[in-house]
Amino acid sequence: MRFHSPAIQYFHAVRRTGSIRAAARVLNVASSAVSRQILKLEQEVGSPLFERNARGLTLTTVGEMLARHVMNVLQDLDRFRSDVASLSGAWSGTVSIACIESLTESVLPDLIASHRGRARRVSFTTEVKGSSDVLEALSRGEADIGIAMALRHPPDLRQVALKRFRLGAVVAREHPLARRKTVTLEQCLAFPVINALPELSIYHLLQPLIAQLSETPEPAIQANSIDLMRELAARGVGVAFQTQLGIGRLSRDSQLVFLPLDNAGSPVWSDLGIYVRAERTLPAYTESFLQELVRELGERERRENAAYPPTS
Amino acid sequence: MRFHSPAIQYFHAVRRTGSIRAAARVLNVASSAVSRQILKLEQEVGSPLFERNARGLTLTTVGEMLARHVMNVLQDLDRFRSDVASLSGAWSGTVSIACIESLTESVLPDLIASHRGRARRVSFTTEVKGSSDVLEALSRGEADIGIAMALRHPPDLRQVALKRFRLGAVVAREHPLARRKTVTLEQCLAFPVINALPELSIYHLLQPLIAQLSETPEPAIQANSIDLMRELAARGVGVAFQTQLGIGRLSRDSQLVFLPLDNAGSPVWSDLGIYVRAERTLPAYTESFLQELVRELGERERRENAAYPPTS
DNA sequence: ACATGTTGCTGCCGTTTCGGCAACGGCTAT
DNA sequence: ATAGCCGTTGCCGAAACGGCAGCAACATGT
Repeated sequence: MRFHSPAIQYFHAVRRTGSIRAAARVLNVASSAVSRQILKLEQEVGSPLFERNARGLTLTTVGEMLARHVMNVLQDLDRFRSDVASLSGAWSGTVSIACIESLTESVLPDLIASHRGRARRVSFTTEVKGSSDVLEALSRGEADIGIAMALRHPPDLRQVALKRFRLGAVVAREHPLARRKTVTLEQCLAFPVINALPELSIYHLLQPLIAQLSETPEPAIQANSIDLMRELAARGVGVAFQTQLGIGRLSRDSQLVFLPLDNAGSPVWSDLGIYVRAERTLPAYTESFLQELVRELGERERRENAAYPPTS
Repeated sequence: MRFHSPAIQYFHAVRRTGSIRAAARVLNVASSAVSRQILKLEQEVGSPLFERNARGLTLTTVGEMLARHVMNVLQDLDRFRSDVASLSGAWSGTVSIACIESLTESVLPDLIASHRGRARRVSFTTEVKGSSDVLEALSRGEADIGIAMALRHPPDLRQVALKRFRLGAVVAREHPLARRKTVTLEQCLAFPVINALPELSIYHLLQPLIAQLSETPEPAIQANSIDLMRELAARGVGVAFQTQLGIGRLSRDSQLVFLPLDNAGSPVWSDLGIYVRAERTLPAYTESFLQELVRELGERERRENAAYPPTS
């Protein structure tokens, strides 16, 4: 099913690989063929699409515009294909997800497993990144669905849903704080804490609050892995901070305790956004998974709110 | 600038004309070329795209899916072109509008004239239709912007704005009703009225209200042209019904009077919707005009509300 | 400074695709 | 029955495409 001129596909490959010869390798064609198609495109557009650096190609402004068009075309082609396929009964395709680490512990694996149980022919690609990288990958068309902290998102993305979860302290069961219902930041800072590095968005949530306190915090551990921080906390090394999403199962059958943070009487919210490219209709199988994702996160938000009512 | 496979464009032309030979004439190519491209497409998709009736071709279900994809591609190509053009300063392109008749008297001509004064290279195509035909033309990609009565719109359209205007009676200055501030439907029906035919949406607005009244209305004139109805009213033939949008200028310097309808103490609203295709980013020049259109209609809605406050 | 590897680009040439012409069978309306 | 329009199909020249080998320009490593 190849109704689009090869120039489109070649351009797309060159943009992704950043090199004509590399694109040619991916496409299984001679590099000369790719080079010529790009030159032809540039002639028809009337303006160069790439800047030729000594080491590969970079998009020009016009090139970026064309890249957007090509992405729209190819993604809509995917959707068309899936529409035709679903007409003859069988769903098949790949859902590509970019998300932050908090989802990997239970939300995403649960959802994917349950979805695959019902739709065997749908496969998944997931990539864990930082929040801004998630949005960037989405913009570049490298993923279909993005889950990230709700920062300001670029205009070519659409925020499908926004769910807020309470940020909390995570400590081992034997920790002195573990008996409490909620904790304040000050109480936590009296103990060794496991801090997020600036590449994690938790850092940007907590840093302003910590800065307000005049205390000098205990000597702390810093890390950039939610997983690592959680495991450290479980071993009693200190107090970690994250949303309950990241410790769904572990908090039940093991030694972790989640304590919602209380900042001057009000909770500390961590806003999670679900994003897709704005100029695009998703294939049916992707749309279906997306809706399950939104439903599931909404459910967790609701459950959590019931467990830790904000007005406590 | 033709980077898409000819099959795409041929398919598009065949869909619009409903015939391979007619498409070939439009495209200035031999009909055999068109036929072959369609056959090739069908082979690649793996399923027929058209039903060959004795008199031309009709889309199959798969064909309609491909049609949607092709429309998305071609329209996004337009947008890309306009983006590139606007980069070198000069806007140029064609804004295609489908709207109902009420707009033709002053709103649309005013807007187009003023817009052309600022952007000479932008040309316009406008087609006047009934409300449901407007939405249909929009769905089929035959127009960029649609203005129609706000009915239920199909999911592939997006309602950009919704403005409500008061339905009113339009009478000649010498008409007995002309001295009033507002009128009720009953008062109007005491005189000869000029009714809309069912093809106009005004009919569907008024008919339920008229049916509630037990009176037998005066022998009436029926017409399907807003313009004709207005001119008839100006000649004192009877009472016409429409929104004030249709008589903007005429009510000022001529013999027409607009009287907001009062139905059991509350106004009768006529909802005007502005629509675009949902899966699409508009070219810059179209987007610009669209925003002016929304602003202008909002302005008229505001002005009218000030002139005839709903609570009177 | 030199060799080496990589980059994009360009003649040359065989292959594939495309489009125009003419003709065919099927169908409708007169 | 006849004329007209429909979509399709051989045939053939023209245009586009892709592969191969070689080019100059540049970066890197010794």
